[in-house]
Order: sequence, then structure tokens, then C-alpha cells
Amino acid sequence: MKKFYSQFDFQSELLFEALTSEEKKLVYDTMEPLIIKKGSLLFYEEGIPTGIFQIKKGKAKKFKRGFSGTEQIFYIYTTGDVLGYHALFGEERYQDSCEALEDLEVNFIAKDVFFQLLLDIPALQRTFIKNIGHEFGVLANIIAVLAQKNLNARLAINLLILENRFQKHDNTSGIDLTREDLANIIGTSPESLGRSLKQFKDEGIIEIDKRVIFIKNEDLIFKLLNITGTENTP
Amino acid sequence: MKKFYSQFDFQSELLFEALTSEEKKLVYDTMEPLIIKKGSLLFYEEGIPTGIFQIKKGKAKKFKRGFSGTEQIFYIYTTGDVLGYHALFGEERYQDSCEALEDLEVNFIAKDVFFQLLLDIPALQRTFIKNIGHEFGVLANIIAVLAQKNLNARLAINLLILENRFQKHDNTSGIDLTREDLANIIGTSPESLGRSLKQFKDEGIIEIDKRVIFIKNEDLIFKLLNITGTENTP
DNA sequence: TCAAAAACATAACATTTGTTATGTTTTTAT
DNA sequence: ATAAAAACATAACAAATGTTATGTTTTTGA
Repeated sequence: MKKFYSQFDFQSELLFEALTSEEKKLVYDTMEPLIIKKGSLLFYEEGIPTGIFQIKKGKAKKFKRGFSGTEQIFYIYTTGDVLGYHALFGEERYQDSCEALEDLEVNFIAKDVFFQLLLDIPALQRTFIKNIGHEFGVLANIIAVLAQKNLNARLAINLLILENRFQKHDNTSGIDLTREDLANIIGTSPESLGRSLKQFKDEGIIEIDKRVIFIKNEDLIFKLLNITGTENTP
Repeated sequence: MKKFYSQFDFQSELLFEALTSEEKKLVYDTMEPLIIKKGSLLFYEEGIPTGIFQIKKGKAKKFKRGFSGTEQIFYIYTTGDVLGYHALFGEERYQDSCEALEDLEVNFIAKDVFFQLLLDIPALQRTFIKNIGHEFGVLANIIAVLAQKNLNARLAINLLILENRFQKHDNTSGIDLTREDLANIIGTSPESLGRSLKQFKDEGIIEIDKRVIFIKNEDLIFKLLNITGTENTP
């Protein structure tokens, strides 16, 4: 089941992990700490790239506005994730927006500094480009889910993905997102999302406290998805 | 409205266009012509990359199997398009599959030859990576459409996209795909697709000959989508 | 060219999802 | 701490989509 999660995970927390400790020091020394308030944008569609970010603490959503205005969230970044580098590899503008879902502590690497790092550390460019390739596959998988799965299945899949990500990165339990954001991830209205959540609650799959969702029975979810999750659950 | 189309187009037919005629010659001299039979794969998920392709004539579908087996098509390549390079920029395996929809004439550049070209032509690597960035945005837009639009809107958008692409590349009129493939692009069943096509036909938006779909009234489509297509239609 | 296979069109019914509406709970800002 | 605003839960009804079924047309391969 490890494969299940990696199919939907950018793995952008690993970008600096392959480096030697010496190289890592080089990278981390160039970082400037920043505080970004809940609701502020790290970057926005059509904006000019200034550098890359690594999240030290907190969550952020990456989204794009469809041409009729509504927000489509296609990724939630959490602690450790590196982001904002696509635009630097040749693009002029950002292709999407990124907003802090809570007060954020981030490390920033300015554009010029980042390019110097790429020159100083030969393995780095390859690692980043390789990851962009991986992320490409993740988006393709997200497309397959959105196009082929019904609401309950989309919700189930995204609950697994989100719990896994939050647990892995922030070591927190439970999924804490607004109903609107969650609906904008799985492609439905908050009302329909609410109905599915209620079903899951009634079936004992999840519990809800305030707005935080806790997965109570992972096996039931895998069953719902017809995945044999019992042999090798994450 | 040019922007509308480019939001959904990989623009991978332009990759060699920015080169000087001398550089172009260098590239085209390395190409080996191949014939690929309808139904054969140019490459497949998990396969080891061997090189890149440029389509001289014909159509191919790029798809991925969701983990419950069904095929999700996320791009249709046509004449002029270059493909298969993602996997070469750092990935070990292909992330998706590509199948000939009709007998295909392609030009092939072997992996090693391609890497040598990247060294010989400095601008080339940047162009390719820039395009991968652009393609990333295209996938995000596809996600937004699949998540937010109902069936008729998804069909309408994809009819526009496909007609535009076939016209531009192959200079053929009409959209000639199996109902199953078209359904696997827009994320529905062939039966539901048929119902929407019939509606469009009854409203005078399209005409169908055999299985080929012709757009008869583009304005009605833009109206359906609430896009002001009248001022500057493509 | 002809028979078999595949693809297509269409309809009826079932199910899922969207929408509108109302009241409650939680968060935010003063 | 409190009032106002935002977010949430839920239900009833409407609309969209999925599913099953049947007959026709088109394509394929011998």
C-alpha cells in the first residue's frame, strides 16, 4: 500500500534529503525564515517568481481558478514540503496560487541564490527535474480519480491521502480543513460533501470532532474502494 | 480565446521551432522514421524509456490506468507533437502509456542521441523543461474541469479542444474518436456520452456522420460555457 | 465479399449528486 | 466577553448521471 500513497504524493519533502550533510548545510545556510499569516498567498497565478519555499510548520493549499472562477485545490502542502520551483525552471509566471491555511513558518530561498545552489550542487537540478516528472504522474493520477470515481470513493481516497500526509509531516492526527476546502479538493459542493461525511460517520468509518475528521476504520475504506488493504496496510 | 486553447494544449509541437535552421537540421538529421500500427504502444507505464518521438502523421492517446483498472486518457497527440521526454529527464520509468489510434508515422530519437543533442544545443534543455512546466499547468486545468464541470460542459470543452487540435495539426475537420475513448477523456460512460451528444445534435450544436463529430455552432458552445466567445473566437 | 465482432444509438429505470432552504455551532474581531 | 460573521449540519426536492437492456450500424478479418 506504500505505492498507493506515493501515487498521490509529490514527495517534495525529500528534495534536499539525498544531499550530503555538507551540501545540505550549504542549502540550509541560504534560507531566510519568514512568517506568513493565515490566508496570505505565498505566490499567485500569473505572478513573477521570486524564489522557492520550504514549509517549516503549517499547511498551505495549492489551487487554480477555473475559467468560471471556482477554486480547484489540487494539493495540500505540509511541514517539510518544498514548493514554488516549477516556475523557476524556465517559466515566466506562476501557473497556480498557494495560500496559507494557518499561520505558516517557512524558509525562503531567493531566485538567484537558488540558481547558484543549482550550479554549486550538480545533483540538485537533476533531483528537482526528476521530482517534477514524478509530480506530473501524481496529477495524472488525480485526474483519473476525479474522472472515474463517484463522490464517496473520491472522499474515501482523499481522506486516506490527507491523513497519511498530515500524520507523516506534522505528526498530528485528524484532518482539519474547512468543508469548503475539502469540497474543492474532491470536486463537489460542501452540502454533498456533508452528506457523504454523515454516511461515513453512520457506518463507523470516521468520527468528527468540531470539524476535524478522524479515520476510525481504514479497512472499511479500502473495502469501499475494492483495494486489498489488509495484507499490507501502511 | 487563444488563451482558452493554450490552457489545455501541451504545445509540444513547438519544442524544436525556436531553434535556428542550423540547429533544426542537427535535430532532424538524428531522427529515425518508424511506422507504428494502430493499437500498438509507443511506450507503456513502468516501461524503461528508450528515446523520444515526434509524430509525423496520425493520432495517439496518452493514458494511465487508475488503480481499479479503467483507462483515463488525459491527452491526444497529433501531427507534429513531440512526446516521451518526461521520463528521460531524470525518471527511471514511464509514468503513463501511449497508444496509436491509427497507423502512425513517427520520428524517433534514441535516448543517447537526445542527450547529445541537449549538450550540443544549449537552448534545448531549457525549452523542454519550460514546456514540462507548461504541461503541468495544463494538467491542473484538466483537473479543474473534471472536478467542477458537469457532463455537458466537460463534453463541450473537450469538443472545442479536440477540434482545435485536430484542425491545427492535421488540418482535418471533425473529431474522429471512438465513443469509448471520448468517454474516457471526459470521465463518463459511453452511454451517458451518447445522451449528451444527442442533446447537442438536437440543439444544432454538432452534426455526426458515422462516428465523426462536427461542430456546427461554436457560439452555442461558448454560450453553454458562459464564455464570451463572440468577440475574439479563435 | 461476407460473416462475425465491435462499436454505436437509444430508452427506461435506478442511483447519485446538486440545489435550496433553515437552523445551529464555531470562529473572529472588537 | 460578546456580538457579528462564518462555517457547519441536515433535509427535501430537483436534476444529472449511471446502469441495464435491446436493436442497429459499422468495421474487421478470413
